[in-house]
Amino acid sequence: MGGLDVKIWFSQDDFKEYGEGITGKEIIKRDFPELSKEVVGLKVNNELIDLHTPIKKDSRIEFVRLGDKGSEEIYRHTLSHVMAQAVKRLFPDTKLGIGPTIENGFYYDFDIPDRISDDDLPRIEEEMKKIVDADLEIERFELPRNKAIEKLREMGEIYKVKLVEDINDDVVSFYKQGDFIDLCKGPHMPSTGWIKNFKLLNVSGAYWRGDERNPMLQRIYATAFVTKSALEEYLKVMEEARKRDHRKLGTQLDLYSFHPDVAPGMVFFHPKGLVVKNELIRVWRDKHHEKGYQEIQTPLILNESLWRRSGHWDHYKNNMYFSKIDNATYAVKPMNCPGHIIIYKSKMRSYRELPIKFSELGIVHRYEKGGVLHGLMRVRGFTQDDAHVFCTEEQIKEQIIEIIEIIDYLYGLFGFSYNMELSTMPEDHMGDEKTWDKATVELKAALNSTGKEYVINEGEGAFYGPKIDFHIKDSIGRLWQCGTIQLDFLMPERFELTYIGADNKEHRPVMIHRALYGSLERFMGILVEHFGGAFPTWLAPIQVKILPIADRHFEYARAVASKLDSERIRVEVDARDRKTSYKVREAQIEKVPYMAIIGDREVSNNTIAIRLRSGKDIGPQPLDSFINKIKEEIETLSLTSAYE
RNA sequence: GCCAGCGUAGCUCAGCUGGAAGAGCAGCUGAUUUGUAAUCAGCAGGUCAUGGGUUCGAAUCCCUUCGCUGGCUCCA
Repeated sequence: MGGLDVKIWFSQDDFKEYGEGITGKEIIKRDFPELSKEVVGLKVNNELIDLHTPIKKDSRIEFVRLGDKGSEEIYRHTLSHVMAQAVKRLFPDTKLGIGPTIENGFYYDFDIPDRISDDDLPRIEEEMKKIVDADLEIERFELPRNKAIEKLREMGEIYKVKLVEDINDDVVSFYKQGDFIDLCKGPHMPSTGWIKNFKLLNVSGAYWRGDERNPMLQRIYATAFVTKSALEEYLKVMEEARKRDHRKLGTQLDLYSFHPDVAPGMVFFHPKGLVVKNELIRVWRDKHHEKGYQEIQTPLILNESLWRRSGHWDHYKNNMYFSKIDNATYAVKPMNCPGHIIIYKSKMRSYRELPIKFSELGIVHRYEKGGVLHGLMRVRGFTQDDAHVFCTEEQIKEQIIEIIEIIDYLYGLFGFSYNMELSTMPEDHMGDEKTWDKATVELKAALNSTGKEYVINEGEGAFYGPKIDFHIKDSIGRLWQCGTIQLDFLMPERFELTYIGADNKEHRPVMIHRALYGSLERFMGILVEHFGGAFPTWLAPIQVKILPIADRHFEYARAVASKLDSERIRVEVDARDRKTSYKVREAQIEKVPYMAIIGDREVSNNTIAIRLRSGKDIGPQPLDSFINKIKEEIETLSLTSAYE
């Protein structure tokens, strides 16, 4: 340790002096031995470090106890080392890749000569437990860059060598526990005995540095939490997500199906699934009508020249489907914008018409790599709730604000909260930076005026303009990207769009591309999982299921059904020869909001006995009063039952 | 596309180290007339994803193709 003293401040007026390079571990050992079982790290001048890292200058420190903010990071990081150590014990020829912490856990990439599978995970977990039980002391040491490279070469850690070569610092740090040594910047726990709450999840392939030209390593994913209850809670949510899987529920509820042999990445909507989709469209149309949108329809297949002019040919060709007809090349549309532009250009436009808002439920096709297709969430053909607003530059801000209002309304219908992200100019882009800056400034102004928080993603915009993305949060806390608003100064330029201004001169309009659900298919998948298949009544494919007890009740049941049907309530009669309890069970599994049981009592009193899918028995209700209640529930797009 | 796992009846799955393709649910037929999460009986249903190979013999072992599932830069 150096001779110079450093002052360590524990609070405003409480400090102690130590030798330079003192570590948290030493401070605790010397002056706070009672904390040695609790503290796992330090916040030094607000930066998280572990107890192994030397402190070289006067600092203000706070102790980070297990369970405090930041401790999870340390916990998981050390576990990734423990996993690496276990894997190296079981597969000695393993070379290490990287092992970062991630949301809810961590992973480590290995180059293992043997192929491992999920079946190997229990063995690895066992080995990890041994390392934890041994409570190995963790040590940190530093080496000059060239020495570090030399050492890693000797160890045969070729990937680590590459990592160090890319690091600019003169000195790099290593961590050691038992006979395991790894290049690492930390932070790490004091020893391996602390980290008991983890579970290995799965094995997968992952390219070195995510580049498909690099060798593929084997990645092991794991989850870990500081407390046992948090780990169990997380595993429960994962289990819940599995149960709600929209692919499973889609088959069970007879909503849609997939037939990859005839149409990979495409959806077949069954009658009940289409009811849901059409309801989504209905509320969407109503809102757009209210906001002055005009719905249009443009062709699915358009000539190559259009796509060249729009820039898709240069920037989006790899995702497009093509077809040759009469010696000309046509492309299946991956986006609707060029079609909308054609309609805009079909006649002269005046400033008095602006903003022009064209909406279209356009069916678009985008080629996606086979491996990424996933139920309704990632498909090759889908319905986009697209719209393009053609307006003047002065109108941009108010138009963006209006779109955010519509989004707020639509997402609210399903009980989603959401957050917003602004993405700026990507590397592959059209147009000059000045135009991009102007567009970005406009979007920021609109976002700021909503008073809501948003995040900025540098370089994530579309090739023709910056954008705002909307992420919704579902009922089990997962985030989904849905809506998007994209500002575009370039397409109007390319297509030489004009309007005649009050000065009788030609001007260039601005285009705003926007989708709110994003993809109707995907949004529906999200809804299925969000509601676990139990749609609110207005969305439910069948809203009332009538369950007559015996044959003699069929006539009355059918009369009730036809009455409900005439009130535009979606109703089904279960006239099968089964016991009532059986019919109730089936309706329950189908998650029909209302069951109407009909027996002798109901027939003679002109009532129906209502049971909710929650299991609640409401008992006999006069038919008219039921109709009034449910109609109101449907018309107000209520998320909850009128009887609960 | 790449890595790993998987593909048996409409659905969920069993089928061991190779030796006659099974169950439950759903469907159909009949009995039963049922009061809030599964009435009983019978019948029917399969080129074991595909093509090839090993073998006296393959759902099972090996290879090909197709498909599905989980992943494929939250950087030491």
